[in-house]
Amino acid sequence: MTSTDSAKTPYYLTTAITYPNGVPHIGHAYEYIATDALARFKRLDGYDVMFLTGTDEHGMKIAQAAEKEGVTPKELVDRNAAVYQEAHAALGISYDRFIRTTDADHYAASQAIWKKMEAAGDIYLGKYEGWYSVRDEAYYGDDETELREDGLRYSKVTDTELTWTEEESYFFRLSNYQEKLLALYAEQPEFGAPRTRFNEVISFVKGGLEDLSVSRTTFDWGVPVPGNDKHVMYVWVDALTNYLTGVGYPDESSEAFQKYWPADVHIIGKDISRFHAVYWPAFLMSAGIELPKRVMIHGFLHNNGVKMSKSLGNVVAPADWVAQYGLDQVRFFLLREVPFGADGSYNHDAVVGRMNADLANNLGNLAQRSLSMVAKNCSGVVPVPGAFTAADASILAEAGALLEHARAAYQVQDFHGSLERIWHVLGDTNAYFADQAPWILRKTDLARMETVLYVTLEVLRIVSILIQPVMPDAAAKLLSVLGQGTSPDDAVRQFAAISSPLAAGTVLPAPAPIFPRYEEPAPVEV
RNA sequence: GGCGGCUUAGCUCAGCUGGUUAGAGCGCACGACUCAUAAUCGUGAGGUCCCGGGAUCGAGUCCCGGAGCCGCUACCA
Repeated sequence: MTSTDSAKTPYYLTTAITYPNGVPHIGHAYEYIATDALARFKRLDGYDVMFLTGTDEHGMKIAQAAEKEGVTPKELVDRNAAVYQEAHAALGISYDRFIRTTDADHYAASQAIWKKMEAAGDIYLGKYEGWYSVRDEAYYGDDETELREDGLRYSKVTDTELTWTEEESYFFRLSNYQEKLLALYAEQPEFGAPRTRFNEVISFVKGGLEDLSVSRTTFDWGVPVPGNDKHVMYVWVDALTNYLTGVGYPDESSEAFQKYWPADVHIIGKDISRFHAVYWPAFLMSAGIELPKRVMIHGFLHNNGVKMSKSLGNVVAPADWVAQYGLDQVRFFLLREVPFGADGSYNHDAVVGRMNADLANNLGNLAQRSLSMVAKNCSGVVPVPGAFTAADASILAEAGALLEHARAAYQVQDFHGSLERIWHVLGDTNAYFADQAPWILRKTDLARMETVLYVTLEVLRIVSILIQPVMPDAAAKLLSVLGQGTSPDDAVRQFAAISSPLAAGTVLPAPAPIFPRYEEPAPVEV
């Protein structure tokens, strides 16, 4: 992990940057945690990982909110960015940089890519026209407006009167990129995922592309357009460019840029797939910059099947969940319960079910029952195994195959699939343990008992190493009670160590339960 | 309106190029065991595979039609 980084394969991944105009909810946590698990997985697998996350701080809404509060936009975003940084910390997100689009280097990067696109002939000055609400200071698309009986047009969203307005704006020649984008999608079918979402993107592009308005003059809280200070860049040029800023752009010869760009994967929500899978590659093509390898689109989490919304009051704050269930439990639940890419649903019973059935029972109890037998019957030392029987070899083979399966799963961000397979093996191991009945062998065949316990511990060792990305703290505790190092950086905890079997004679500390069952709090008397 | 997806056990879902008694997890019932976090193991109950046609020796798995749910997109002059 020190000076050998140059020999490692780089891996660059990002979350979307969050617009910090509210408080973090479980949906934000979901994206951060998934991306974090992938980052940790790659580090453990020997990659030189760059993990970028952050906040998208420009735009009219921020400017308006600041004005309403009587603070400067910068003061507002300083405060709100801190809230998101705290959320990252509370969720154990192991990012390498938390980028803010108000960072100085981001202005330089945004203006640099703008100039590249301009030099390519893809930026021109035109007029942006549309239905504008003076009160909202916003344009609305045709589908967001309605003509009423008084002959005036209103916003269906905010119920304000609209006027047809023309404003000077710079445009990006997105219309020139339809064929190039379709060629990209055809040549690189893994560029967007999951397939159903990617197909929607492709279908959108096939429907024809119009040039994109990329500047505004109605507010000034943004990155100034080079050479025309009346304009600030409009949201997406600025926001998307964060992925370049994070690795040193515009200095394309910098070590970071050379090493990490193009990004291996952008993890995003389904609401912004178009911006990442259409506009972003078009911008990069225009600027002559390599394209990211993949855009992974995740779904939304619903509260008991109902969309989260402030008005319904069913928004879950990540901190509340962490306080109630524990961080590792929340991380595990989110990644195990819903296939990444699909929408998912959560409720208290579902979380408790995972906590108790998967964590406390299948994994925690397996560790506890085997480790306490070792403590009581093997002097607390990993026993020497005898020759393996077919049953031993079978379960060891299952565990031994988990790493390759996990690699394939994480390659396509199938966290759910990896965890499912791991727990399937744990299920088989519980059956193996019951079938071998070491508590009977204790009285009849000590050597055989030792072999069974060794095999069980070996499965637990492999599983513990593999679940580190999802549950860093709990996995660390498990590895400690298995005598496997003391720090996340220890060689025995890396994926490379999976193929080196548990060493007999390893002294084990006294076992202690690691995954507590969730017990409902006693009802409060009123 | 156009395009696409989904509809399989109480719940959440697997079922690739069609082939003997349709699967998993959870839940439920019964039994076993006692090493272990009232954990674990075994057995079982439970399904018109949305509906209706069709081609096939044979379809949950293909074709046509329909219903419901969902997504993307267009239009609403």
